[in-house]
Amino acid sequence: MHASIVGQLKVCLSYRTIQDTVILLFNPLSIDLVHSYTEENYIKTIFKLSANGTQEVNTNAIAEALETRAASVTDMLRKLSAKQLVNYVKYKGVSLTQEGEQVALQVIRKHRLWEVFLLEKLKFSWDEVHEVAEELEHVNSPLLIQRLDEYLGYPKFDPHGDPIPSESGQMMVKKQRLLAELEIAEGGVVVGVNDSQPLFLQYLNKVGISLGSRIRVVDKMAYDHSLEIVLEEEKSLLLSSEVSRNIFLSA
Amino acid sequence: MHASIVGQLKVCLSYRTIQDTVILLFNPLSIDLVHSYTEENYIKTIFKLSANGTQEVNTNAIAEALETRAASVTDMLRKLSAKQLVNYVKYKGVSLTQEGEQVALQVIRKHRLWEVFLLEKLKFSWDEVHEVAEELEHVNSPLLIQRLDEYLGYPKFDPHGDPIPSESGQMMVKKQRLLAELEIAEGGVVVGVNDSQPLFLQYLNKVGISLGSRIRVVDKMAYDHSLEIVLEEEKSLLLSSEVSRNIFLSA
DNA sequence: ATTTATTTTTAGGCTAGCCTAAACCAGAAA
DNA sequence: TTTCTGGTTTAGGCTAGCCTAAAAATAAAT
Ligand SMILES: [Mn+2]
Ligand SMILES: [Mn+2]
Ligand SMILES: [Mn+2]
Ligand SMILES: [Mn+2]
Repeated sequence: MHASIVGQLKVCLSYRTIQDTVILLFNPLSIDLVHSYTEENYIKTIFKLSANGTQEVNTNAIAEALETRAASVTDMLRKLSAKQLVNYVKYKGVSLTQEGEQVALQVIRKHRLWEVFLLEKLKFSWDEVHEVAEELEHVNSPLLIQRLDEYLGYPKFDPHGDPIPSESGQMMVKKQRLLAELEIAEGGVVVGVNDSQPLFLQYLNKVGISLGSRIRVVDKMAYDHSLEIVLEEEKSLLLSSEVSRNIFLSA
Repeated sequence: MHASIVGQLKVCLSYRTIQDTVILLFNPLSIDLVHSYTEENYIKTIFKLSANGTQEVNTNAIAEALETRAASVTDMLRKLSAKQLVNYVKYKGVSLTQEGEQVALQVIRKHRLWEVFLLEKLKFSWDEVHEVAEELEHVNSPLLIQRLDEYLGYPKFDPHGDPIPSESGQMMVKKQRLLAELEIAEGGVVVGVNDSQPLFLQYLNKVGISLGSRIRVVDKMAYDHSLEIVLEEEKSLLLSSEVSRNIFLSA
């Protein structure tokens, strides 16, 4: 009952009542007001895997990212395709439509604003925020997000240095370089991480690296691609290749 | 896969590893760590319909409250019964078990804390908070709720005057009287509402009644049970029976 | 004590989202 | 070109949560 009404409203942006006549105003780029928790997670994953919407994404990659099976992904891709949220050609991979991209950006916006809230207001640490934000990002209330943004002072970045998309779905592109790709004697300030998993962030906590840390490359080990660095011009550290491929420095 | 593991862990409160042996510690009053969105809504509804857990609840009452069908309720009651969350005897009604009551109190705690947050921090009005809290209440993170409680300064009441259960599941019982049951010349301070729906709260906004308002009964109309009252000893109002049955005054 | 009305349960069926196993396709290798 | 192989889709089936319609149990009225 409710579901069918929502279904009908999907393509209806607004309506006016003039005397007895209800006039529905449609938009060619129809905007689904609400998507399921699951749909949102698929769309967000496709967005991230396609390097912010530019590349085609494989079924298996989505399955791995969402810890599900390829067959389940195929099911969902057909559903999202029917809803015009993705461009999907069998066997050829998938990409987001304009509309799908906007949905992704809104979910990411919510996720990152909640992360800021958890860190700034509730004193979570940067390795604790992601898991909870993963749930909060699906709460659907435009007013809530608008007020949250205001309350937080319109932050531009989340606790991991990732840019927060605007209400209209614009996201800043950060100029940054992977630590792993610097040459000896080069350096910079840590402006982001490529992995928000607790274990990685806890590792950074342990060795004393956080957003804003100054890092300079002292040596590169040809054997295992590990890096010798100096942190804040005082502490010398040896970072594995794994680690240096997940730290972004200012360009 | 995941589901079955969660299923097994349900009755497991904690575990210890001693050398190669994993010892599981069980509790007779097994505590389900997590329940579905739907299960939580059923349990909360049963709690409220049973006047805080004391009375038996009918299938049809639950169906009406959740805007679903009696057959669906029966399905869920069998499921909740199997999980030991309710005492259910076919055709005889249902009540919460100790465990079910604790689940209800935790959901209500989350709901009301979020309502305080929305009002106090995000400047929502008291008629806007309920709908959003209805979603937020299902986000599952004990740390989140504990920190939120702390951040809000351990509030005791929500924006509608309802008591907030403690972390351990204790809820204050408020001494209060229905405005509809006062006699002429009696009065008191508004300490709660019996209905949190936007339309009712917006009505109260309009006539100027809020928590803390002083009300004195001037006359009672035998015809339709409407009440003539004086608000703050200055403004005279006529309230319908419907309205006076949804306002609580200090006892 | 019967009959009637109401409430509740059962029977059967639907969709969303997931799974495994088998079939299929496309690009690489022979 | 044909064969192999890894990635993808289809086939068929599962559970949660919902539905309608029919049957059964209880409560109310005669
Ligand atoms: Mn998510
Ligand atoms: Mn983040
Ligand atoms: Mn709810
Ligand atoms: Mn409330």
